[in-house]
Amino acid sequence: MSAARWLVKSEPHTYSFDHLVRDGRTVWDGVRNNTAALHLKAMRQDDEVLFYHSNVGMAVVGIAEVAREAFPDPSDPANRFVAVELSAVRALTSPVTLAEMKATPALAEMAMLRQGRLSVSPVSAAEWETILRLAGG
DNA sequence: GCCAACGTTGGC
DNA sequence: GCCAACGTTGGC
Repeated sequence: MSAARWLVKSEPHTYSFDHLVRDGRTVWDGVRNNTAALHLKAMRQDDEVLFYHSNVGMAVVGIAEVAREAFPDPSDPANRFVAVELSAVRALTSPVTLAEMKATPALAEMAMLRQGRLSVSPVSAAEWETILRLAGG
């Protein structure tokens, strides 16, 4: 069974992909949306994750992977939400911008495009390949 | 800075 | 259980 694929958003001011590369690995906490939390819970070890910079950059900039499956979010006092750990895999050769993604028919059904505010979303195998192709491999 | 799209909260 | 008010995210 092959690994699943996801996309996570982060504002580069808050936590950039470069920061993840420096850290090697990080706790992905602070998600406070039920739909996003469901996706976090569905993540499995070694699933692949696109790392998207929201607001500034507005592009997929790198690839990460799931280093630890869902556990109670240490930043949530109510203990309702979960976190995962992500580790850096590599930066994309060239970032894939939101504008490019919107202009690509093969990505029209992508969860992150259909529901803009969702901070953790699934990516199909075909969408993954399309984005990597746009990134220059 | 504005606003659309969602989620959540709380009064009833 | 409905819905108005409010808060947040994130593109523009």
